[in-house]
Amino acid sequence: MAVEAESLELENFIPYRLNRLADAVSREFARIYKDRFGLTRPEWRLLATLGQYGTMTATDIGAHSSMHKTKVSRAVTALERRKWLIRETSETDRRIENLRLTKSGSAAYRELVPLARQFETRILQGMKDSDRQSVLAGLAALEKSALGG
Amino acid sequence: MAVEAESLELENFIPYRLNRLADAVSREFARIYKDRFGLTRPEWRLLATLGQYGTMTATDIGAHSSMHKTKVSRAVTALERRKWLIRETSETDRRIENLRLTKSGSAAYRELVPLARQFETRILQGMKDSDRQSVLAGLAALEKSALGG
DNA sequence: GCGATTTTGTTGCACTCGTAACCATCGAGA
DNA sequence: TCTCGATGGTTACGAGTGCAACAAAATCGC
Repeated sequence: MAVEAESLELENFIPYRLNRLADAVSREFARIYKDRFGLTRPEWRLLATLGQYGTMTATDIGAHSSMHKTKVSRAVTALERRKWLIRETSETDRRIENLRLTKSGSAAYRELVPLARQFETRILQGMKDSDRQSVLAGLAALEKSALGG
Repeated sequence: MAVEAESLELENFIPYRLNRLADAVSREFARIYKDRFGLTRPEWRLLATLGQYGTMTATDIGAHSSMHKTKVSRAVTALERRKWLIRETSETDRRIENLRLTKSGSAAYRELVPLARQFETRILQGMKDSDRQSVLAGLAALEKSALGG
């Protein structure tokens, strides 16, 4: 039997709790964009980023959505194959590709946004107001501490 | 440019924020057990669970630490190969294997626990008291809402 | 008892991921 | 103009993952 003083309560350990939560929430949310459109998570993120910001380069998207550049690259290829986005090589710097959603891509995005909002609402509803505030304040504090926020 | 009313602010979207946080925190924490012992995440979780609870079966560990049974199975194989745990087939039910740490396994666990505590402290320190409380209350509220908590 | 079902744990397979190496292009400086 | 380092993006490869199928053992129902 473990000696209490020397053991670690995993269920109270913040990295573990964060992981478990993110895993469960992601998995459930993924059902929405996966069932409806067969998107992967990186593809959803790419769609969401382009839907929000309009035109961006792959590097910018990676920095902004916390995805490794290979993930972005593969997601771009996938959405391009679907004809949901187009690349336009920059006139002034031919290394750069400006990405933006096509009509079909925008349509999919507009269809997903309310589902995403609804999903988030479902998580937050049923909480006390004070808990909702704790969630937001807690996430912000963790981001400030763990990311460069 | 995206129309505000129809777009989703990814950086305020809870599933995204959770994922990004968990990813960053995990990645950083993984450096500790990876650099020191070459453990993978499932292996660390297995070690931590056995260290905390003493003896368990693979199924119990999976349920308790939120790992798929194949993850557990592979982690068990890996730690067994290191001679950090032993399996003892139950006398009364020969499907079941009771797992427990060996002396070397326990030693590694005892070496990792303070590093884990220290890591968590580093995340929380520098926060205002109220923020620390928000983190704990927020995690608890999310767990209750998103897991079966 | 005895066949059907359930439970415990493992393995084959296809897919995803990050690292590192790579190609193409750009900008700075000699 | 000609390198050389930096930058944008892609790809080969090894490691990790979940699903589904599986074997072995236990339990249920008759």
